[in-house]
Amino acid sequence: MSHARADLAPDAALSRGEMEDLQREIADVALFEDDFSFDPSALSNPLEATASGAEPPIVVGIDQSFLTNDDGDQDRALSAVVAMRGGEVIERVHAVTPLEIPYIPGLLSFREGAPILAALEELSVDPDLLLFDGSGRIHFRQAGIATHMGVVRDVPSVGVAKSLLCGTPVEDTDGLPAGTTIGIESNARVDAPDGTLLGYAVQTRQYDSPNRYINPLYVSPGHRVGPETAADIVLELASSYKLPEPVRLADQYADEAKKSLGE
DNA sequence: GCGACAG
DNA sequence: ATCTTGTCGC
Repeated sequence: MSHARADLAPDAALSRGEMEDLQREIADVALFEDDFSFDPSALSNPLEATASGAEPPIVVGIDQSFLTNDDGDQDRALSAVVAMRGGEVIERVHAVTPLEIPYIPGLLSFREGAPILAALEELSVDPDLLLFDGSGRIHFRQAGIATHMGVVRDVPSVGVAKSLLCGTPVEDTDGLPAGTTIGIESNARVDAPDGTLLGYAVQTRQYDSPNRYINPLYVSPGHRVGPETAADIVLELASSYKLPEPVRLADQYADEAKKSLGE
Protein backbone atom coordinates (compact mmCIF):
# COMPACT_ATOMS: atom_id res chain seq x y z
CA MET A 1 0.00 0.00 0.00
CA SER A 2 1.71 3.16 -1.20
CA HIS A 3 0.56 6.54 -0.02
CA ALA A 4 2.42 8.50 -2.67
CA ARG A 5 1.15 12.07 -2.87
CA ALA A 6 1.82 13.32 -6.38
CA ASP A 7 -0.70 16.04 -5.66
CA LEU A 8 1.80 17.59 -3.24
CA ALA A 9 4.62 17.75 -5.80
CA PRO A 10 6.45 21.08 -5.96
CA ASP A 11 4.96 23.56 -8.44
CA ALA A 12 7.27 26.43 -9.34
CA ALA A 13 4.29 28.42 -10.62
CA LEU A 14 2.82 28.85 -7.16
CA SER A 15 3.18 32.13 -5.32
CA ARG A 16 5.65 32.26 -2.49
CA GLY A 17 2.81 32.18 0.02
CA GLU A 18 1.24 29.17 -1.66
CA MET A 19 4.58 27.37 -1.61
CA GLU A 20 4.84 27.96 2.12
CA ASP A 21 1.28 26.75 2.66
CA LEU A 22 2.07 23.60 0.71
CA GLN A 23 5.10 23.03 2.91
CA ARG A 24 2.98 23.24 6.05
CA GLU A 25 0.65 20.66 4.53
CA ILE A 26 3.61 18.41 3.69
CA ALA A 27 5.00 18.70 7.22
CA ASP A 28 1.58 17.69 8.48
CA VAL A 29 1.53 14.57 6.29
CA ALA A 30 5.16 13.68 7.01
CA LEU A 31 6.06 11.08 9.62
CA PHE A 32 9.18 11.88 11.62
CA GLU A 33 9.45 8.41 13.15
CA ASP A 34 10.78 5.08 11.97
CA ASP A 35 8.27 3.42 9.67
CA PHE A 36 10.01 0.99 7.36
CA SER A 37 10.65 -2.74 7.23
CA PHE A 38 14.30 -3.01 6.22
CA ASP A 39 17.18 -3.35 8.66
CA PRO A 40 19.10 -0.03 8.69
CA SER A 41 22.17 -1.71 10.14
CA ALA A 42 22.33 -3.90 7.01
CA LEU A 43 22.64 -0.95 4.63
CA SER A 44 26.35 -1.37 4.07
CA ASN A 45 26.54 -5.13 4.54
CA PRO A 46 28.21 -6.93 1.66
CA LEU A 47 25.78 -9.03 -0.37
CA GLU A 48 27.62 -12.21 0.59
CA ALA A 49 27.16 -11.51 4.29
CA THR A 50 23.42 -11.83 3.95
CA ALA A 51 22.78 -15.24 5.40
CA SER A 52 19.03 -15.73 5.25
CA GLY A 53 18.80 -14.92 1.56
CA ALA A 54 17.20 -11.54 2.20
CA GLU A 55 18.90 -8.88 0.10
CA PRO A 56 20.27 -5.72 1.73
CA PRO A 57 18.06 -2.62 1.36
CA ILE A 58 18.47 -0.31 -1.63
CA VAL A 59 19.73 3.16 -0.67
CA VAL A 60 19.61 6.00 -3.15
CA GLY A 61 21.74 9.14 -3.03
CA ILE A 62 20.56 12.27 -4.87
CA ASP A 63 22.37 15.47 -5.79
CA GLN A 64 22.09 18.26 -8.34
CA SER A 65 24.32 20.27 -10.63
CA PHE A 66 23.36 23.11 -12.94
CA LEU A 67 23.72 23.63 -16.66
CA THR A 68 24.64 26.91 -18.20
CA ASN A 69 23.11 28.68 -21.15
CA ASP A 70 24.97 29.92 -24.23
CA ASP A 71 24.74 33.32 -22.59
CA GLY A 72 26.19 32.00 -19.36
CA ASP A 73 23.00 31.80 -17.36
CA GLN A 74 21.98 28.74 -15.37
CA ASP A 75 18.86 27.58 -17.14
CA ARG A 76 18.61 23.86 -16.31
CA ALA A 77 19.00 21.67 -13.26
CA LEU A 78 20.45 18.17 -13.51
CA SER A 79 19.54 15.64 -10.87
CA ALA A 80 21.80 12.64 -10.41
CA VAL A 81 20.56 9.50 -8.70
CA VAL A 82 22.83 6.68 -7.54
CA ALA A 83 21.30 3.46 -6.22
CA MET A 84 23.37 1.20 -3.97
CA ARG A 85 22.85 -2.16 -2.33
CA GLY A 86 25.28 -3.85 0.01
CA GLY A 87 27.86 -1.13 -0.60
CA GLU A 88 27.78 -1.50 -4.37
CA VAL A 89 26.34 0.77 -7.03
CA ILE A 90 23.55 -1.05 -8.84
CA GLU A 91 22.13 1.76 -10.97
CA ARG A 92 22.70 5.39 -11.94
CA VAL A 93 20.21 7.64 -13.71
CA HIS A 94 19.82 11.37 -14.21
CA ALA A 95 17.36 13.86 -15.58
CA VAL A 96 17.48 17.48 -16.71
CA THR A 97 14.64 19.98 -16.41
CA PRO A 98 14.46 23.74 -16.96
CA LEU A 99 15.06 25.98 -13.97
CA GLU A 100 11.93 27.89 -13.07
CA ILE A 101 12.84 29.89 -10.00
CA PRO A 102 15.96 31.25 -8.28
CA TYR A 103 17.40 29.85 -5.09
CA ILE A 104 15.40 31.05 -2.10
CA PRO A 105 16.34 29.78 1.37
CA GLY A 106 13.47 27.60 2.52
CA LEU A 107 12.07 26.95 -0.96
CA LEU A 108 14.80 24.72 -2.36
CA SER A 109 12.46 21.88 -3.31
CA PHE A 110 10.52 24.16 -5.65
CA ARG A 111 13.74 24.84 -7.56
CA GLU A 112 15.23 21.34 -7.59
CA GLY A 113 12.23 19.07 -7.10
CA ALA A 114 11.24 18.61 -10.73
CA PRO A 115 14.50 17.05 -11.96
CA ILE A 116 14.66 14.88 -8.85
CA LEU A 117 11.21 13.41 -9.39
CA ALA A 118 11.95 12.97 -13.11
CA ALA A 119 15.19 11.13 -12.35
CA LEU A 120 13.50 8.86 -9.81
CA GLU A 121 11.02 7.92 -12.54
CA GLU A 122 13.94 6.62 -14.61
CA LEU A 123 15.04 4.28 -11.86
CA SER A 124 14.26 0.62 -12.54
CA VAL A 125 14.92 -0.53 -8.99
CA ASP A 126 12.67 0.22 -6.03
CA PRO A 127 14.41 2.39 -3.37
CA ASP A 128 14.03 1.52 0.31
CA LEU A 129 15.60 4.79 1.38
CA LEU A 130 16.36 8.18 -0.17
CA LEU A 131 19.31 10.35 0.91
CA PHE A 132 19.27 14.03 -0.04
CA ASP A 133 21.80 16.83 -0.08
CA GLY A 134 19.86 19.33 1.99
CA SER A 135 17.56 19.48 4.96
CA GLY A 136 14.58 17.43 5.99
CA ARG A 137 12.83 18.50 9.16
CA ILE A 138 15.53 21.09 9.91
CA HIS A 139 13.53 23.68 8.01
CA PHE A 140 11.45 26.79 8.79
CA ARG A 141 8.22 24.88 8.14
CA GLN A 142 9.62 21.39 8.83
CA ALA A 143 9.45 20.55 5.14
CA GLY A 144 12.91 20.64 3.59
CA ILE A 145 13.66 19.00 0.25
CA ALA A 146 14.13 15.54 1.83
CA THR A 147 10.74 15.75 3.48
CA HIS A 148 9.01 17.07 0.38
CA MET A 149 10.40 14.38 -1.93
CA GLY A 150 9.89 11.64 0.65
CA VAL A 151 6.24 12.52 1.11
CA VAL A 152 5.50 12.85 -2.60
CA ARG A 153 6.97 9.40 -3.26
CA ASP A 154 6.08 7.98 0.16
CA VAL A 155 9.57 6.55 0.58
CA PRO A 156 11.64 6.79 3.77
CA SER A 157 14.04 9.71 3.34
CA VAL A 158 16.82 11.55 5.15
CA GLY A 159 18.24 15.05 4.72
CA VAL A 160 22.02 15.50 4.83
CA ALA A 161 23.06 19.18 4.86
CA LYS A 162 26.56 20.63 5.02
CA SER A 163 25.40 23.73 6.86
CA LEU A 164 22.63 24.54 9.30
CA LEU A 165 19.54 26.28 7.90
CA CYS A 166 17.81 26.91 11.22
CA GLY A 167 17.46 25.42 14.68
CA THR A 168 19.93 25.40 17.56
CA PRO A 169 22.52 22.80 18.60
CA VAL A 170 21.98 21.78 22.23
CA GLU A 171 25.74 21.81 22.78
CA ASP A 172 28.84 23.22 21.15
CA THR A 173 29.55 21.41 17.88
CA ASP A 174 33.16 22.49 17.36
CA GLY A 175 35.82 19.82 17.03
CA LEU A 176 33.60 16.86 17.87
CA PRO A 177 35.24 13.42 17.75
CA ALA A 178 34.20 11.20 14.83
CA GLY A 179 31.03 9.30 15.64
CA THR A 180 29.62 12.06 17.83
CA THR A 181 26.11 13.39 17.57
CA ILE A 182 24.60 16.65 18.96
CA GLY A 183 20.86 17.30 18.92
CA ILE A 184 19.42 20.21 16.91
CA GLU A 185 16.32 21.77 18.45
CA SER A 186 13.77 24.15 17.03
CA ASN A 187 14.09 27.85 17.82
CA ALA A 188 11.94 30.89 17.09
CA ARG A 189 12.64 30.63 13.37
CA VAL A 190 11.05 27.21 13.16
CA ASP A 191 7.35 26.52 12.84
CA ALA A 192 7.37 24.03 15.75
CA PRO A 193 7.20 24.17 19.54
CA ASP A 194 10.52 25.42 20.95
CA GLY A 195 12.75 22.54 21.95
CA THR A 196 11.41 20.11 19.36
CA LEU A 197 14.18 17.73 18.29
CA LEU A 198 14.59 18.41 14.58
CA GLY A 199 17.69 16.38 13.85
CA TYR A 200 21.37 15.99 14.73
CA ALA A 201 24.74 17.50 13.97
CA VAL A 202 26.67 14.37 12.95
CA GLN A 203 30.46 14.22 12.97
CA THR A 204 31.31 11.45 10.54
CA ARG A 205 35.02 12.31 10.32
CA GLN A 206 37.53 14.42 12.20
CA TYR A 207 41.20 15.35 11.96
CA ASP A 208 43.48 13.56 14.38
CA SER A 209 45.28 16.35 16.18
CA PRO A 210 45.65 19.76 14.49
CA ASN A 211 43.96 22.94 15.58
CA ARG A 212 41.70 22.76 12.57
CA TYR A 213 38.25 21.19 12.59
CA ILE A 214 36.01 19.43 10.11
CA ASN A 215 32.45 20.74 10.31
CA PRO A 216 29.73 18.23 11.14
CA LEU A 217 26.87 17.32 8.81
CA TYR A 218 23.34 18.34 9.76
CA VAL A 219 21.12 15.30 9.47
CA SER A 220 17.36 15.36 9.80
CA PRO A 221 14.38 13.11 9.14
CA GLY A 222 12.80 13.48 5.74
CA HIS A 223 9.86 11.13 6.00
CA ARG A 224 9.19 7.85 7.83
CA VAL A 225 12.54 8.03 9.67
CA GLY A 226 13.19 9.23 13.21
CA PRO A 227 16.06 11.59 14.09
CA GLU A 228 18.20 8.98 15.85
CA THR A 229 17.86 6.50 13.01
CA ALA A 230 18.65 9.21 10.47
CA ALA A 231 21.89 9.99 12.31
CA ASP A 232 22.76 6.29 12.65
CA ILE A 233 22.22 5.71 8.95
CA VAL A 234 24.52 8.58 7.97
CA LEU A 235 27.25 7.38 10.34
CA GLU A 236 27.04 3.90 8.92
CA LEU A 237 27.11 5.04 5.30
CA ALA A 238 29.97 7.52 5.73
CA SER A 239 32.67 4.87 5.79
CA SER A 240 35.57 6.58 4.07
CA TYR A 241 34.54 10.18 3.55
CA LYS A 242 32.63 12.91 5.34
CA LEU A 243 29.54 12.45 3.18
CA PRO A 244 27.57 9.19 3.19
CA GLU A 245 28.66 7.18 0.15
CA PRO A 246 25.41 7.35 -1.87
CA VAL A 247 25.35 11.16 -1.64
CA ARG A 248 29.06 11.48 -2.37
CA LEU A 249 28.71 9.33 -5.48
CA ALA A 250 25.61 11.22 -6.60
CA ASP A 251 27.66 14.39 -6.20
CA GLN A 252 30.34 12.98 -8.48
CA TYR A 253 27.85 11.66 -10.98
CA ALA A 254 26.06 15.02 -11.14
CA ASP A 255 29.34 16.57 -12.33
CA GLU A 256 30.14 13.75 -14.76
CA ALA A 257 26.71 13.87 -16.36
CA LYS A 258 26.96 17.64 -16.58
CA LYS A 259 30.26 17.54 -18.45
CA SER A 260 29.05 14.79 -20.76
CA LEU A 261 26.33 17.21 -21.85
CA GLY A 262 28.67 19.97 -22.96
CA GLU A 263 29.07 21.97 -19.75
C1' DG B 1 14.41 48.37 10.58
C1' DC B 2 17.97 44.36 11.51
C1' DG B 3 19.62 39.77 11.02
C1' DA B 4 19.56 34.93 9.01
C1' DC B 5 19.53 32.28 5.05
C1' DA B 6 19.95 24.13 2.72
C1' DG B 7 21.87 24.31 -2.56
C1' DA C 1 25.27 25.74 -6.52
C1' DT C 2 29.44 27.87 -9.44
C1' DC C 3 34.34 30.08 -11.02
C1' DT C 4 39.37 26.80 -9.89
C1' DT C 5 45.77 25.26 -8.71
C1' DG C 6 48.40 24.96 -5.70
C1' DT C 7 49.37 24.19 -1.20
C1' DC C 8 49.61 23.89 4.06
C1' DG C 9 49.64 20.24 7.46
C1' DC C 10 49.61 15.46 9.25
